[in-house]
Amino acid sequence: MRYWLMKSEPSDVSIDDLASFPDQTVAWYGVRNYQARNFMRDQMSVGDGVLFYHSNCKEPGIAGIAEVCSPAYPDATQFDKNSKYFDAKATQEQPRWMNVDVKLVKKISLIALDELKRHPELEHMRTLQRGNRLSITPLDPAEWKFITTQLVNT
DNA sequence: GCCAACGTTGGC
DNA sequence: GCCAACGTTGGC
Repeated sequence: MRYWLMKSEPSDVSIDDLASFPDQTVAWYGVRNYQARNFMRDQMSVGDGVLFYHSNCKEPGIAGIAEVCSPAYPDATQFDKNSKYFDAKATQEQPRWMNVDVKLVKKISLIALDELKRHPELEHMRTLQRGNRLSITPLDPAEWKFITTQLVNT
């Protein structure tokens, strides 16, 4: 079992959007970075823990706990000419982009980026490193444990 | 809206 | 296969 931090722009899909979806589940579409794709394709398993992170917004931070609930499969938006994620180089036979489905476990009161930065236990977290832009990053089990047991207030 | 950091593209 | 130019990310 692995642990992940996954960024979503709340103007696109917020934690409340996720809560309102059927089965409180969303396809993690739109990832167009090979490293992030490879995490989903090669390393994620059903049941992995996910921190749902709000990025590029007024209050960046961890907004909820979720879990991986499907294996990776081709991202439908790469084939959709009307989508901003359309990729002309992708074919049904040879898709370029994959995604998993992610299911809400619980919404939490936001753990702000500022607060994450305050804890020495989290100083090595990938997302907090200078210049990091990856939208999906692995978490150490210790980081997951610290956040979910010490920082979460539901 | 700015801009630093980083990934991708494409000419050579 | 190098690397300059360009595009994107995401905090501020």
